Amino acid sequence: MTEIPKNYDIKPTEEKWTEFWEEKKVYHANVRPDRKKYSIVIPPPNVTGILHIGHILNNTIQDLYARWKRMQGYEVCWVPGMDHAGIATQMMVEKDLASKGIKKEDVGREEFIKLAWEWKEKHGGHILKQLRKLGASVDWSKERFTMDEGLSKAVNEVFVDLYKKGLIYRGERITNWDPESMTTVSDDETFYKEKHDKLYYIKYFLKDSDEYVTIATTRPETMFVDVAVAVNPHDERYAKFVGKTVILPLANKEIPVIADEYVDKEFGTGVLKITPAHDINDFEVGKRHNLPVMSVVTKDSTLNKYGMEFEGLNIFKARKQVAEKLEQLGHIEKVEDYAHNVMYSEKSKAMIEPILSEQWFVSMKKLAEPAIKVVEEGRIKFYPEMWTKTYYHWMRNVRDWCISRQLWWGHQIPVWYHNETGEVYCDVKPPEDPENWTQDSDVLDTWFSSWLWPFSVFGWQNSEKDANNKELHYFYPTDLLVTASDIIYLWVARMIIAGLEYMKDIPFKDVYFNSLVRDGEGRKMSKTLGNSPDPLDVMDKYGTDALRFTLIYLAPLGNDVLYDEKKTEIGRNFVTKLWNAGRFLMMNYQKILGSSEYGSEPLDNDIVEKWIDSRFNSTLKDINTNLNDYRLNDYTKAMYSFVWSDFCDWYIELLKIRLDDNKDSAVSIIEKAMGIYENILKMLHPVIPFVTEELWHLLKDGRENKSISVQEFPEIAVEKIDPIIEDEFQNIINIVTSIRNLRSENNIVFTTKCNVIMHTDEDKIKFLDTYGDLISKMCNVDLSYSTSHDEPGNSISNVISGFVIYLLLEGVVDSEKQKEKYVKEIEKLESYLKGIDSKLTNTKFVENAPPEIIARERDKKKDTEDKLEKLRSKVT
RNA sequence: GGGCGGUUAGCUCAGUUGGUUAGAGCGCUACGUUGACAUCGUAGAGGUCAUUGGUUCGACUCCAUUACCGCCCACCA
Repeated sequence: MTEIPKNYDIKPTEEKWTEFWEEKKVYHANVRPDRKKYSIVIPPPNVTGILHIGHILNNTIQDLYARWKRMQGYEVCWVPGMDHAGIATQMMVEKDLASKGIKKEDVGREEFIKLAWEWKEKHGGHILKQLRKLGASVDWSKERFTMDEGLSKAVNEVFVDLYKKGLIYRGERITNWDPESMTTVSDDETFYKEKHDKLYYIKYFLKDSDEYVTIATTRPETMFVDVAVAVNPHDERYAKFVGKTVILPLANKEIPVIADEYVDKEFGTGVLKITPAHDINDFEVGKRHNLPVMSVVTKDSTLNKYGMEFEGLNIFKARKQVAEKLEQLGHIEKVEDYAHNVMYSEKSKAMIEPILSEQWFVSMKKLAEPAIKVVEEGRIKFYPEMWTKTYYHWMRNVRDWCISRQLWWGHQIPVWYHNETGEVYCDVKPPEDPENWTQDSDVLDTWFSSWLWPFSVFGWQNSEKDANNKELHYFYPTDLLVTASDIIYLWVARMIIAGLEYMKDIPFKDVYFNSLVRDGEGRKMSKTLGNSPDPLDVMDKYGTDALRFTLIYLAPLGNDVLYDEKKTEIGRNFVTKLWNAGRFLMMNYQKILGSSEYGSEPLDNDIVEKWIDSRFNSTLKDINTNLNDYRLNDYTKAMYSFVWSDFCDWYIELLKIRLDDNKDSAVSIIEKAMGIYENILKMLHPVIPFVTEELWHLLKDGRENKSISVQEFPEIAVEKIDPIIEDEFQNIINIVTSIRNLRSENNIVFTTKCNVIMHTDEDKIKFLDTYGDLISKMCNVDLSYSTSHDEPGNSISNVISGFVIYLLLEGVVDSEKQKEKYVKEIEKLESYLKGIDSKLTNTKFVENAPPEIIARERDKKKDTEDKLEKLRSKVT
């Protein structure tokens, strides 16, 4: 039989099992109609991504459930994969090219996409290799990529279908134009920074009148294409002007005065110029009032012909000159310094110019309705539940989704325009005479492929073939989605919509929003801050299990996790403890089997075994509840405290004594212990797979080709949960602790044997008859007891419920110090008793409180009075 | 500005339908290598549960208020 080595050699062990699991295809999932399935799709990480602590937490949670369910006999399918990450990938390739002094336009679109694929093959997907190291029990044969042929087909099918249903349309929209790199950029590629500008107060005169309104603007150069002046409908100052017309200075154009809620009465003058082409909010206002849209700023940030004499000028020059001209004409009321937030491009650091462009949109309102309903009805559950509020808030105010991106890397929009007629053609198949058509140059938002992920990964095709797709129908809908709450809009909501629209069923049953991992100071982990420890380093240093355990232990449902590397010690120490407990059991097991002095007589009616059975089963009950409720940290905490406190501190410590005292039953005792230990390994396997697999193999010969991950999860024996036994055992614990406390207070080391006398009542004598021996061995004392109340001389004592414990001392006892201790204790108990009495004498309490609460108070009162009486006798 | 959370021991956090002498880990103090574990053991110190009010026989727990902190969304002419 193998021995358990002194130290757990982490790295080679983890590598060994990673390889074993893959080689033996332990985690391959098949369609097995005879079994219940459990499926999870991974939130596809960016192909450009590298593993950070957040991923570790996210994937550990998924793995935990995959392993737990697998051990419960489910056919578990966990699908891995990656996202093509349009912007991020394109930027990587552009960067590569830039380092050689090449622009993407130089190589052309087709070649660029080829380079992107090459980049993906060469550098992409590190993150999945890293997930292997984490022990993620995914089915690698099912790995998917959002730009795979099948998934791309799904994207096209959905686009065309929505287009034909009229749910995809083309429209104008303000986009962020980066005049430096001459592209539009998404909101995520921008940042806001404070900029100091001038705020110009400009008079707009009413038509045929000396009356005027003053508008405040930072951008007078755009005023040529103002289409209205707006005031708040509740603003009495301007009510009389609404519906009238003002003359736009310089352009000399008539524009209406309109009323719109958007206008803030308090800001500036309370009058706003509406320039739909150059401001997103103005655009919305313009749409509400059916106002025309005209642009004056071009893509290279100069004014066009609407700028009249200022045509061709850069916006900053134009701003200055327009202001001067207005001043000359007497239109400027005043100019103020003004600091405001301005949007910049992450990429080029240039100021963003909002410009109008043609984009593709998904009309969301109608699609959102059923998606709201499935959450309202509880068919999809969110954990923690509070995120439903965020979900409803967004879904009930859902805006149309702009899905076109001005990029090359991604799914190119399946729309072609006729070169002569401009006719629009949209289909999954390109037009038959391609030379006459030009395909839309935009690609789709990356999320347009991700929202199909829960069914596209199983080969969904939007065709009759789906009816025969057994895998799709077996594994869909999935059971659990684990993701971060910040993509509840971007991803979760949209998957629900797509699932309902295309599978006619929800995409997942439970959604778990994992905690955000922050650093020790509560800051978000980020590359730029450099505060994110590399998980691979941590895994090397402490072990993968240690990191997994620690993160789950620290991550309560719904709160952020403050993590720093040092905290990984929690997990590492726990793994070490588990290892050593196993080692101790094995050493004894081998000793017992190898010697004839031990027998295998069954041991019956043993309180220690009854107690550990009770604790074991109640722990098992708790962790099942915790896991069902997604209270993962409670699961690890329950295991931690059971293993460390109950199993190691008490059960194993007692085992040492019991094996000596019951040599005839030693085999039965040690086998019982090993059985519980083996169950502990199974219960911990979902969170710490490597060390439990290793120990499980070391525990018994003949397991070479098996894995603990497909063993049965322990079943609860509820009838073994016994509160009376636990109470009785607690008495032993209390007595032992109290004796240790007396030793400790008087600096008597454990190796010094001493004498203890206990006094108790008639009814507790039997208890001491039974356990006195055990207690004395645990405390290294000679124990005697009686029902006497005479205080032995030269002793110190503790009073606990039902017992007075005297520790006899050799030398002189410091009676003053003793008294002090008792007086303090008496004071504490008296105030406690006062609290109880005030309740019990309160007639309202006695009338209203439930009887069991009153009974409990009376018990506490009696117990406290009893203790007090004994203590008082010592100080008088 | 809108929405959603949080505030419990020096630190990080539990405390699940209101009834415990409010718990854990780390840190701290004292002692200790007794047959697995110093990545350990034993014992101990440490909290008016952010504020103010309310509901209740009873509030860390429910309601309201204030203060501070955080997240998401929108970004103001």
